[in-house]
Amino acid sequence: MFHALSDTTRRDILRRCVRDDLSVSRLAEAYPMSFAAVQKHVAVLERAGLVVKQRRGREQIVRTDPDAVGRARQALDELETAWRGRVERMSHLLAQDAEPDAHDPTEGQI
Amino acid sequence: MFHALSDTTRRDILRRCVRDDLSVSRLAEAYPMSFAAVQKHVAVLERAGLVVKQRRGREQIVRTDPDAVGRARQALDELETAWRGRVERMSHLLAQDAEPDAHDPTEGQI
DNA sequence: CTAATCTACAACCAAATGGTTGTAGATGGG
DNA sequence: CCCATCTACAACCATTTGGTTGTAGATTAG
Repeated sequence: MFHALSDTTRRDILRRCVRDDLSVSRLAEAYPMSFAAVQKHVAVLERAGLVVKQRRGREQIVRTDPDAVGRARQALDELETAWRGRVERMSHLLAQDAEPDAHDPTEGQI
Repeated sequence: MFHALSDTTRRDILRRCVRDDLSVSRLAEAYPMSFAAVQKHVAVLERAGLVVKQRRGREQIVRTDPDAVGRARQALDELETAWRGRVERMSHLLAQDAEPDAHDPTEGQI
């Protein structure tokens, strides 16, 4: 999934499809590359579950899956939270070390 | 930056460094690949600003940058929010269409 | 000082990636 | 029915990527 997000064109496709539902050929018009290339990008996004294709006549409409984007976001959210939590714990430990009744043998070490 | 996150090993390195500050060689012990390979992964994370290296004696300590992770998270957060907002607007439009005094010529179309 | 450790970086290689063109299968319009 | 449009997919190519080994520079331990 992060792999799918790692390409500029694919992130842009995602952004466009958030605004409007677009067919693959409509999307392809927006980029300086072949239709087949855009189609491959959409396929990558689809395999990652970030996007869903839905037939409408002879067109294939591309829609972003908000839940999938949400899951990716949440993964990073947890990373960030874990880090903040760690800083919190470290501050706590430092506070403990500073307690007046501490009889830590390493106390004298600057 | 998403590119840096697109590799499993790099995401794992990030997770490990969130828990502890680790030297490059310590990190390398954890993976079935050469030291140089891990070093390259760290370099990629560093170029993406996700991680910072800090000299300690002859070791190089790797620390995650929580702000960078936060920025990536926020980018996805905005994507998700944009999508939810769009659904909101669509619901609103549908509600307007359903208003009793509507004199829409397409009203009779099933 | 010498040896051991940790790091940096270059050169190289196989595989994946992003792009191309070409061909063929559905679908709708006239 | 026939044609134009939209899509899918295969084959191919250049570049990037993730990995290797080897060499060399710092820094600490003895």
